[in-house]
Amino acid sequence: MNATPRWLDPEQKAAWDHFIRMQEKLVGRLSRHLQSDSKLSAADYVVLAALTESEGGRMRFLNLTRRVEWEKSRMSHQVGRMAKRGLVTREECPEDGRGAFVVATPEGYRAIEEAAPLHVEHVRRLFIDALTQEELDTLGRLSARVLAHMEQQPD
Amino acid sequence: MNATPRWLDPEQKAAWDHFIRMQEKLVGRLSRHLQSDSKLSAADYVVLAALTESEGGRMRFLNLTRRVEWEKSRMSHQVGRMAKRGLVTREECPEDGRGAFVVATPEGYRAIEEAAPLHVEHVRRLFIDALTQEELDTLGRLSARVLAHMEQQPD
DNA sequence: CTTACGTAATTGACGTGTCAACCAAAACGG
DNA sequence: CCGTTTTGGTTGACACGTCAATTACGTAAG
Repeated sequence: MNATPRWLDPEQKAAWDHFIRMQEKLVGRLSRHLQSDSKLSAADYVVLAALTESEGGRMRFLNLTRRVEWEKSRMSHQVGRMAKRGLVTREECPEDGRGAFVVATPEGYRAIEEAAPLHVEHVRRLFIDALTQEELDTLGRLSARVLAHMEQQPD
Repeated sequence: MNATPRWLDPEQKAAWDHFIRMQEKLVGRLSRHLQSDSKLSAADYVVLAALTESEGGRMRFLNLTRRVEWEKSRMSHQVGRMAKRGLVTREECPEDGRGAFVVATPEGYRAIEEAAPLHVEHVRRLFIDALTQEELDTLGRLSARVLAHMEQQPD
């Protein structure tokens, strides 16, 4: 039994609170904008962005999940929903009988090409424009550091 | 028709990508830890934290939603689920017939007091420990700036 | 060959979040 | 007062995410 847990000191707590609230508000607004401006959710956007940046708009299922760092069941459900709406299709993989490809359809391409400009505007308006170029770099660098730290850390 | 949208330049895009990936990975891990270490979800934790930091463990519904910056329907569903599990109760509001109070039950207190130490450890391990005190301050300051920027911004 | 084990991906159940519609009490304007 | 609008809060339908279990194929060992 840990007698007295090591609480965060006031400066740490303040930094954490600001970060968490900012992050939540930002991603919340962005995904609501996406949803109402286009017919894509944030999840749809991420998947289509990954696919369309890839050779032929196709990717192996597992590579896709790693690329966007999702769990495979999440991706499977997502791909299922997107397939139902005609944004992607599943294809079999010749060299591995268990494998699958996920492929962006022409509609998928159309959808993300339509959605991207406005989305980028919102990212710019809500996030990029809040900071100077130098501050933005700093934030990016610190984010990368936290990311690297987490990757060296168990689970 | 916008001829050529203003895309992010490479540095901006890099900063944005790092931030987004970091944030997603961090909150994902933290909420999975909460879920498996305690019997609270991240949402439960946020609500109970707000309530138990407040006089008498009770708050007006709307104040609660503003405090954690959620939409009211989200809060209503959440409170409903938590009430079903005995973590909170709803009470009527005498001075406003439409109003409601949300109150943390003893079990609610017990649950968050049990969950908090481990949760804080994870926050420390995954986030705080990744940065020096000075870097952490910087990140907090930049987050606050983005937050303030968003608050001055339409929707 | 076959048994066993690991890997690729799907499924189902359930908790969670969003949107739009709704309801009831309050506040306001005549 | 009475009708209208605003405010506080709930509801239902549906999209989304997680976990645990499952299917089906690949691979290596005896």
